[in-house]
Amino acid sequence: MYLQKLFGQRLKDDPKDAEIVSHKLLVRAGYLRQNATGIYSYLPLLQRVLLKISEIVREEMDAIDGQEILMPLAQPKEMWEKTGRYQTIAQELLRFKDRWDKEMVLAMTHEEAVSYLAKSELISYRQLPCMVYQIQLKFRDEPRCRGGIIRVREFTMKDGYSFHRDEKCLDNYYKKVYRAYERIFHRVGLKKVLVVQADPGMMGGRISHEFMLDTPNGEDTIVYCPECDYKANKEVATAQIDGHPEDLKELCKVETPDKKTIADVAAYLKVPEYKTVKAVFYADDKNNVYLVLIRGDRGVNETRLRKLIGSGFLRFAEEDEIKRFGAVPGYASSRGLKTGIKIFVDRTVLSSNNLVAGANEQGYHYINFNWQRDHGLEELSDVRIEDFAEVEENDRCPMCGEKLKVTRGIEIGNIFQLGDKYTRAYDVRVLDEAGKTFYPVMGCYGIGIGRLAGSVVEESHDDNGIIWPISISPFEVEIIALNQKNKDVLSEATKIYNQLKEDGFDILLDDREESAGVKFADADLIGIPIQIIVSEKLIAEKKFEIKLRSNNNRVLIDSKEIRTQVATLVEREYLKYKVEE
RNA sequence: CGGGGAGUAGCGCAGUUGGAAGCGCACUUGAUUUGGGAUCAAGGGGUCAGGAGUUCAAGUCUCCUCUCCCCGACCA
Repeated sequence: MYLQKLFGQRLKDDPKDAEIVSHKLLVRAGYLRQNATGIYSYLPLLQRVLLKISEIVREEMDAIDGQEILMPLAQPKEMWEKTGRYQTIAQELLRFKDRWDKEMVLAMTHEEAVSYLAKSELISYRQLPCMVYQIQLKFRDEPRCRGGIIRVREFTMKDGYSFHRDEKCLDNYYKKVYRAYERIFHRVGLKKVLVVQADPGMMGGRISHEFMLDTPNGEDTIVYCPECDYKANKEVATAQIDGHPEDLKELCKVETPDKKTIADVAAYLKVPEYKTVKAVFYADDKNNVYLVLIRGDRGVNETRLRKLIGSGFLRFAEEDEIKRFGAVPGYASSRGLKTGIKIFVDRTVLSSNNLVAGANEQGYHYINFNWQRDHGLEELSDVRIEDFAEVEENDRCPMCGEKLKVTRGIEIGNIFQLGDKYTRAYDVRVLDEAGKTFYPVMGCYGIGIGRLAGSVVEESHDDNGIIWPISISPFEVEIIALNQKNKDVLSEATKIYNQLKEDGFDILLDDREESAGVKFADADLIGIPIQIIVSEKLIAEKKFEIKLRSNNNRVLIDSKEIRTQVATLVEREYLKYKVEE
């Protein structure tokens, strides 16, 4: 490719709507353009990167017996009604009508479509286990996009789906995919990848892991233990949270006029927030009301709470729902409530003593509230003691008790064990040896291709621009021909360009009549790992200069040696991203 | 959906009290330059987001609408 003709301009200024470095660099270097919120065009440079990533993913999926297929993006709503997700997924699922007024959706994932296929294609246990995958568009109508290519609405995803005789077989295959993912992320050049326990969310199922790039720009919060293997998305993380035990004092009602928030009450009574109890009222999709008690300095992990309650949906309760049980908003606790409300108490409330809690009376709180003694409930049948406090740094690891750390991550891949949720919904029945039917269990496995490209840039760049790992670089080598006015320079550059193309390399030739500085700057910005410089001076000495983008090392190479030297260098670069067998 | 900000040339921006739409970069042509974002000269490029209104006169004032960004809610 000749740079003169490359479709896509480079820009000198950062785009004003870009915040994170990968977004800025991809736009400035001519890889990415925006069409609408979260909707982008990929210019030739980025498309080449995405194709190379896709090819690596394809190789690794094929290596674990995946079979590539392609399923539709536009689907009839009936497909989604079968699994109930037409209703349970709110607005992320884009709905529209076709010309016959038929209701359709743009698929945001393909469990429905693959189950529909499985119903017609899977008949016998002899066909199992099997895995099909695709590299295809998804549309998710995100409430808020961010980070350029990191969080978008329309994106290319590799999604794979496996079918198994039983959970054990699924679990074995799950581990295989896990290892395939590690290989993929190594091959595309990502270094700081953490695998964390995750919430299956709307996908359903029990077990799931997320592959995270560890970066301050990440939008997920990861809790991990430096001493053992514990790593979890904050949404599902648990911890041993230190209490503040002391000798019990006498329960006492005190006046707290107009002090409704934890911060106000704590300040007014001159106690730290961890000496208070927070009461939060939630309601589920069936309008059951829940009182949730937690220590005042802690947040409720709603993902965990949802799971404990067993409802995919949770909202804050309305004021009249709260009052129905005799609670006074702003001054609420369990004491003095009518029966019928379900109560969840976080263990932090039990491990501390002499707390400030609401008195269910306008303008009053208790001091020296101790749950075991003072909960005030006649019967505890509707009370559950659980762990659902949001984990914070320095809480203790649930596995080993050491202090936990917190970091941020970009989710670049995920794997789920789905059980038989979808095969049952689609009535996918398979015959076993005895001729009896069973529902296969499923796994599903995703990797965001574009997000992966963005993540690599996020991790691999410097002040001058992108530094691509050669395994996914749009070109392997860029030839920079300085001073176009000298005919020898361009002809020499073109000659070596043709030779290296013949040798099978992806080459970009900067054939523009620009000054040296412009060319060097653009080359660094675009980020191709190996640069070959051709100039008048070098031609006179019968030399080329090779510069490595990753470390700025420069060497002079004899003209006759250039082909073998480039071959060696390219091979050496690839070695960095090779997976040990 | 709530809060905040923005929309003027391809990109980044200025535009005062309402009085002839500008600057830098990029682009085209010519000349001089050519190892780290050159210089000079001459050019091309505008639905000032859109609509309605006020006014002799609107990029500028009023109202409405749209779009984009950030924080939050939400989310695989």
